[in-house]
Amino acid sequence: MDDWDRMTLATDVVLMTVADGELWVLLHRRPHDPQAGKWALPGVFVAYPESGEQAVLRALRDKAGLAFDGHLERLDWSWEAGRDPRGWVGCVTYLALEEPATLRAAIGGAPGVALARVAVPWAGETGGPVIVEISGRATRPAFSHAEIIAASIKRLRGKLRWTDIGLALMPPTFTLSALQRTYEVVLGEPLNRITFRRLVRDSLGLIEPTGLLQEDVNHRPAELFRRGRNG
Amino acid sequence: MDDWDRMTLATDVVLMTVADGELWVLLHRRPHDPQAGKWALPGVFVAYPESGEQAVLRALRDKAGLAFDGHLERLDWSWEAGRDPRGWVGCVTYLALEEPATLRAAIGGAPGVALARVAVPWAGETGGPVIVEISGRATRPAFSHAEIIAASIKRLRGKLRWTDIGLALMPPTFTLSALQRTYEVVLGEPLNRITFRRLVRDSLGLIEPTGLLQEDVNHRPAELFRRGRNG
DNA sequence: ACAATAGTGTCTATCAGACACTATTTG
DNA sequence: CAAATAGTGTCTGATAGACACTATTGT
Repeated sequence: MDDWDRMTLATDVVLMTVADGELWVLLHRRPHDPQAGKWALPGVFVAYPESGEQAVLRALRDKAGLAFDGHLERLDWSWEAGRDPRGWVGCVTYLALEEPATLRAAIGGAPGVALARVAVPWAGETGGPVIVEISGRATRPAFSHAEIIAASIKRLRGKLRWTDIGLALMPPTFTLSALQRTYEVVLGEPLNRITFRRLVRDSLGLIEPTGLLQEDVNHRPAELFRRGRNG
Repeated sequence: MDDWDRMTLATDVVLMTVADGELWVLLHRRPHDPQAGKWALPGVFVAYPESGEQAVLRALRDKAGLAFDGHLERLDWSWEAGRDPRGWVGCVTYLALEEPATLRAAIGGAPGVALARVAVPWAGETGGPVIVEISGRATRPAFSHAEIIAASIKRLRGKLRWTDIGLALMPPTFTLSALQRTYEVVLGEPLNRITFRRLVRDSLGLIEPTGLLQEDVNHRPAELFRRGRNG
């Protein structure tokens, strides 16, 4: 086997959430070269024999102080000769989703860690560049991380209608209106209220009623739901 | 970089075609250990700085004597500690599609190379095991190659309705009936004739009429089409 | 009573699929 | 003319979306 070339494997994780009608992604400020000082996706090299998922959890812990426990899926991988002068480097990217309250509480005010707002100027699954803002200021993330974030949104939009992936962005209980708002933020377009409710409630087992009602709202309280058997 | 573990990267390619109402996949008989004598997907180790696609073309040339020129896309990637005693090995799989006449002519009667029939006992994109037959005899391919073939069919079925991928299985000119039969073989279910024609002809630019008619058929000859601008 | 949002019954426009028909070739 | 497949006009059933309405809370 020693006569074969060997690759070093790196990971990057796009941890996204939806809050306040916006999409957010977790970035950290790189403390070391290359690209020290720039905002980047958390990532580490994979250390044999750990799995990619384990490497991602390690990255979130080491780079952002986060004990992640939400949705995690492999997004893409690439390797290209000549991109890195240090040799043959491959990169696996992961998409992670978390509910905003948990995420904000977990990162707290940790220095060098931020939730960046992501503006998506394209509709549907067209693809294209995205705008990343930290504290209202447009930022160009390190390496090609902006493209990776864009790819994550494309994947998320593609799976939203056909899978239960959207529930990974919701707190333990939620109203149908809140669920619809989250879907609309991800998709970047308004959805028909009646159709949305029909589809969600007809997907048997996706969500189930808790029997509880919203509280502390100055209008008719909505019914609260939680993830169902198949959600 | 030397303090990081490094991975050897292998490729496997699933080259499929549709002919005689059946799905076929290219296999070769492994001349060396491990698993010498078993039928397997063509594959090689990736030699830096070549790309995965280049490695696949090399595999098809070296293992099957084939100068491949058709549709080629990346299918999946996996690596797992402890699976290979020789160390850290990753494997990228590719899906390749070719029109049957070209493929049969290219491989001719080359020894140790065969087109294996694939029977798919599951409907839609359910997934599950497939049955691989060489010369009418059920065969268990080397390693986990049967699973990789099953994954290819799942991908192919998933993309058939939404992309132009099905055209990669057609000769330069073809009738709408022949195209529909190919779709039906891949999907494993009959399609509505009128709906199929409507969808295909309304996808502007997918296919275009040649103005020619079928010849040497003992019934009304059908119009011949070719891939269009967007096909 | 009014504002605000939740939730629903019913109509309509769209479209995939079914049917029935015509068209064109060989034998 | 019969057989075989190509190709099409029209009806129908399912469903996404629009509209209009009722329901329930706080102020």
